Parts: sequence; structure tokens; C-alpha cells
Amino acid sequence: MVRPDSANVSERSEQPPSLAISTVIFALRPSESSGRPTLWLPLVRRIRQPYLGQWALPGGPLAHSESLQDAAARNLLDTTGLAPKYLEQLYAFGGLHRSVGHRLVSIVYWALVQPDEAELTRESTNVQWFRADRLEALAFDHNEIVDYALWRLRNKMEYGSIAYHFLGERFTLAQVREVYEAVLDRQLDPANFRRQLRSAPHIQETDEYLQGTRHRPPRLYRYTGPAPLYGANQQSKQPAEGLNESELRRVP
Amino acid sequence: MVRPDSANVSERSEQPPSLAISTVIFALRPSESSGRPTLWLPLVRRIRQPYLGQWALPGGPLAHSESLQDAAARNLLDTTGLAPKYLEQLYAFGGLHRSVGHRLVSIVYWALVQPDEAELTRESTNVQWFRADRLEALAFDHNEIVDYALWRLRNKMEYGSIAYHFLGERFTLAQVREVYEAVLDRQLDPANFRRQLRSAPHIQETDEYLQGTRHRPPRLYRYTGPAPLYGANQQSKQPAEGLNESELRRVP
DNA sequence: ACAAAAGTGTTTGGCTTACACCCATGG
DNA sequence: CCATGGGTGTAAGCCAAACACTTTTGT
Repeated sequence: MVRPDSANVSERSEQPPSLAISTVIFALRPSESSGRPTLWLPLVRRIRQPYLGQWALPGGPLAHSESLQDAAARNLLDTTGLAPKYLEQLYAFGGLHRSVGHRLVSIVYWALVQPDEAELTRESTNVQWFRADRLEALAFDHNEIVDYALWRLRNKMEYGSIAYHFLGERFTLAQVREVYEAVLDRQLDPANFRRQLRSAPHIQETDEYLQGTRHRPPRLYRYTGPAPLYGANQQSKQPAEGLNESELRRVP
Repeated sequence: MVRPDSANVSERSEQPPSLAISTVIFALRPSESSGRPTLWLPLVRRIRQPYLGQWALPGGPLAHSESLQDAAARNLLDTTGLAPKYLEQLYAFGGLHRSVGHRLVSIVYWALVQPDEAELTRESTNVQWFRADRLEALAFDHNEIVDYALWRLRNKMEYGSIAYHFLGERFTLAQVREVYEAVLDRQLDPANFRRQLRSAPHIQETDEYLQGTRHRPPRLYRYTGPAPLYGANQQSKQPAEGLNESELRRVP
């Protein structure tokens, strides 16, 4: 079983690195304190070694009959009950000491879910939502992974049409602004923001207005662009990192 | 060996997917026809099945003692003799039918090398440079991978400080412009381009001038920014996809 | 009537673009 | 002294930031 050129290495460390798929899922939920929307993500408690009892990103091994993205989606459904419409590859993490006792390579995806979808999470003692900016120490290198996903989310928010995936089918322009403000953590000028959105592609105005506010009823809009999950290519050619087409220039 | 829930599946397809690291390497070399710089990349001929005899990206399995990036760098050195200063993760490819006879997941890196480095390639009947825009049918899904790497390169060129990695330690601003023109495949205004570069960060003018031209000697500059290879984090937080900081705004 | 947010208009400054022009060298 | 590309100047035009102002609802 041990190959000749490595007879002096223990058999365990000769086994190929194991490959897992994990996902960082973001949703906006009202803050307990201020009530304003903030970023949350669901975590799963480890029920085996290593890191038994600690919180971790949902994930699992790659089944041989699934593509990477299918594996991410299925695993999410199995562990949390979520089925995000936005799902995209984030990065492959393969450091030598990410786990203890074995070599682990994780291909990590990231996802966005709408608030009503998020409510359907099968929460339990082992599955819970946490505020993204107040995480305890997670299993493996998952804190670093979340940080990277947050960086990517903010980056992509600045020049991609991504904010709509946090919202339902119809939304007001002010709701889109609140998404930007929550993710980027700064105030934006309502007047200029609205102008930019109206001139952005894939934003369609409807004939409907949101009723029940204690002021002038805002018009509802619809997003007509594609969700990356069903895109033709696995690698949605939209830069985060890279780099994506500048559909929306800069956010005020 | 075969688990109960998959007794009807052949044993071979039960083996875990194999994991490989490959790299797309870009360099600028003078075109045979026009002499102007164009994009080239080195390929390696397959010496075993599958795809025996076809050209493929340099790559190989992941050794258990190497990080992903180290594996990419070492493999590059082994197969081509190249040691790029710029090396960054591109994407993880894991489609079901990328290879024949087994399930293969490839974590792909991309690299940039300077012309003088490129000359040191150990070329042979099994290692050769090809023009990036005139590739034959490659092994596996490597044509798609090269296309994606090209897209990422162009994308990142537009708002990242990446062009310098195609050049030596000192260079003229016109040489930088030629890099942009070669990669983006369009002409740029020399006057405006030079102004943008001079106001860009990490561009330091030297006291030296390039001699031997048949016109006014251009000043030489130096790039003082970091090369991602030695960056602290594996994932260089520069968007390509992401998303990246806009160090250089837009190219004229 | 008033508060509050939706929605419109207008000014300003910065930055890109286009292009005219001068500079320094080799032949 | 001419050709060639290096390098500078500058006006036009576009776009985003700032902010004043009008509109439409609920209470």
C-alpha cells in the first residue's frame, strides 16, 4: 500500500488529502438592538472530531456523482434546509494545518438568501444564525474563510448587481439602498442612489406601490437579470475578484 | 468496501475524486508576424492516458506536504523550469466529465512571467510555448480553463496593478502601455495613459533613461508594489473577481 | 397641518478624452 | 534637418456628490 518512494513516511500521512465542500451563506435580518438590517449567517455545530462541539460552516465531503456546485447546494439543503438562488464559488482553501489529524482541502462556495427563505431554516441546537460581525471562534480556519467571504461580498456589492439577491421579487429602491448600507456599513445619499439604480440595467419598474407606510407610498421594482446559480458556466464571469463587468459603476 | 447505499455502483466510481493542481502561465513574446508583443503560454504534452499525446496545462497531483500554492509552484518548476513571481489561484474545476475513466477535480492557478524568465523554459518536444489566441484542442477541459484565465487576466488588467509583472525590474511607461495594448487588444492614447500611470501608486521614477532608441530616450520606472506570491494570505484580496481595490481606475 | 420619506432639479468639481504642441535623440 | 516617439498643455464633456426643493401619503 505504501509506495516505494515514501516508505519512510507513516501510512496515514500518505493518504491523499480529503476534499470537502463548504458554504458561507449570508442573509440580512433585523438587528436585535437597532432593528436595522444587518448581515447574518447560519452555522452548524460539529458532532464529531475534530473540533467537536464548535460551530462550523455547513459542508461535507464531495460525492462522486455531483458537480462541485451541486454538492454545495445539496449539502446546504441537507444540513440547514436552505436552497439559495445565488450560489457561487469563493475559493479553495488547502493550507497544511487547517485541520488536525488529517490533510483537508475545502472548496468553499458562498450564497445569498432572501429574508423569507432564511426564515425557513431548520434551526435547532445544532443549526443557528449568527451575526456576521460578532462570531466566536469557529472550527478549522472558518473565521478566516468568513472574513474572506465578507470581503468578497463587499467588493462585489460595489460593482456588481448582487444586492437584489438579498431581497424578494419586488422591492423599493430604498430597500436596495438599505442593503448597500448594511453591507458596506455607511450611509448613502438617497437621491443620487435612486438615480444610479434607475439608470442601471435589469431594474424594471412595476405599476405597483408599497402601501402601509406612514408616508408617500414608494414604487415597487423588479430585478430582471440572471441569478448566477443557473448560469451556463460554473464560473460566473463576474469579478469579484476579479473582476466583474461594471454593471453598476460606483455606489455613492 | 462498497457502502450499502451504493451497492449498485461499480467499485471504481466509489473511489474519491482525485485532486490535481494545474497552472495557466502567461508571458508576452513578440509575435512571429508583426513582432508586436502578444500573449503566449507554455503547454506540456501528455505522456500517459487519458489524452495521451495531446497538449495540456502543466500540473500534477497534490502532495500531502505542500500547500496548494506550493504545489503549483513546484510542479511548474519540475515540468517547465519556470518560477513565476506572480502566482494566484484561479478557480476550482470539478465537472463530472472533465476526464475520462475517473472523477477529477483540478484547482487551477494562474501565473505571469517576465520575458527573460520565459526564455529559461526547458523547451523540448514535450514542452512548448503557444500563442494564447491560437490554441488547438487541448486535453481535458483545458481550453475552457485557458479562456477563463484570459478573461480574468483582461479583467484584472483593467483595475489592478498587474501589468508590471510582465516586465522586468525597470521599464518605460511605453512598455507598460504595450502590455495593456497586447492584453486588451486595443490602442491606447499614449499621453493620457502616461498621466494615469504617473498618478498611480507604486510607480517610482528612476534617474535612468533607456538608451539606444532612435528618438528621445524615455525615462525608466520601477514598480514598488507587492507581488501576490509572497503575500501574507493565500487569497490575495484583489478582486478580480472580486473583486479588487481600484488602484488604477480605468485604462483610456 | 405636520412629519417623514419619495422623488426631482440644479450646481459644482473632478476626472476622462481628444488632440495640439514642444522636446530630445539617431540617422 | 527630418523622422520618431517621449513628454506636456489644455479645452470639452461627462458623471457623480451635495443639497435645495417639491410631492404624496399617514396621523
